[in-house]
Amino acid sequence: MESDILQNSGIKPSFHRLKILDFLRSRKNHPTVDEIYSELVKEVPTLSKTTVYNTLKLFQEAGLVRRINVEEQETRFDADTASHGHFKCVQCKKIYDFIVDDAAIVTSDLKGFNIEVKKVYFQGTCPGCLGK
Amino acid sequence: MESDILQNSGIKPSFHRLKILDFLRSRKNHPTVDEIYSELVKEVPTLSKTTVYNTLKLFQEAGLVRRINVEEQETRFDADTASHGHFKCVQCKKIYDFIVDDAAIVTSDLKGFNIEVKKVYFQGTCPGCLGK
DNA sequence: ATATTTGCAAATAATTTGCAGTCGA
DNA sequence: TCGACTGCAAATTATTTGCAAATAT
Repeated sequence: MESDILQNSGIKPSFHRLKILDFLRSRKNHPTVDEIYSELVKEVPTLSKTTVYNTLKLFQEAGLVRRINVEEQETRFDADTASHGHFKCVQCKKIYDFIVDDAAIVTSDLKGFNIEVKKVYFQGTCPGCLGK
Repeated sequence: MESDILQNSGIKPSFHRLKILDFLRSRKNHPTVDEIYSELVKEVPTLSKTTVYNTLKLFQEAGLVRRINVEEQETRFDADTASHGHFKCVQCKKIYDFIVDDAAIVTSDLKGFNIEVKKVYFQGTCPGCLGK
């Protein structure tokens, strides 16, 4: 359950936090802060954008969500913290997840480095838009 | 020569543009807009930050430089447009380049996709900071 | 002279911060 | 009650834009 996830991360499962976590986990589309806020405020009118920011920061520090920046200046969030890449279609703007073979990326250049986070962002055109 | 590079990209080699390109090519440290401006303004007092923005945008569109966003909200620029990854040390903040075997990353998940840009960002601790 | 480049200052956008009010154990 | 959670509004930061002045060919 969502509240257990928060408990286990040492985060008090308040109503707003549960809503935000729930939203992130149910949506696959890597929403922006604005999208999260705009959608949830319909259901939870007392929600403020500050709380969305606060909460996402909290989640992020706890490792519950990851920030995605396929394109600069546009920050999105992903509740799937397993390692995977993100592809953004330049036409339809949709973001696709794809599996990345982590091990294959590592090169001898980074011998002796302690790698904690790996981000793989691709951009291009998706099959749907290529057909046009 | 720098001015030829610009000519070949269809960009008029103005004084400021040459200075900015030169700066990017000589520095290996992937400067931010602010760093570029602050450094160059010492040498070229008439330079404005708007011009740095304009010029970088121009260069970027011409494919002369690439934007780097290892960490969200911090945009840096790289005059090396060959495919490579960027590692940012969370301790000393330094950015290291490393070779990436592009081919190894592609997965079956992206069959039918036209991949135009590949970005690989790692974060962690560099050997120097690990020793402390 | 004519088009391009440049620079200021204002506008915009995303995010952070300070602080006061509110809520729950 | 007390401390954590929330929300408003103001502050901050990065970037873009409009337009006029400077510059180059």
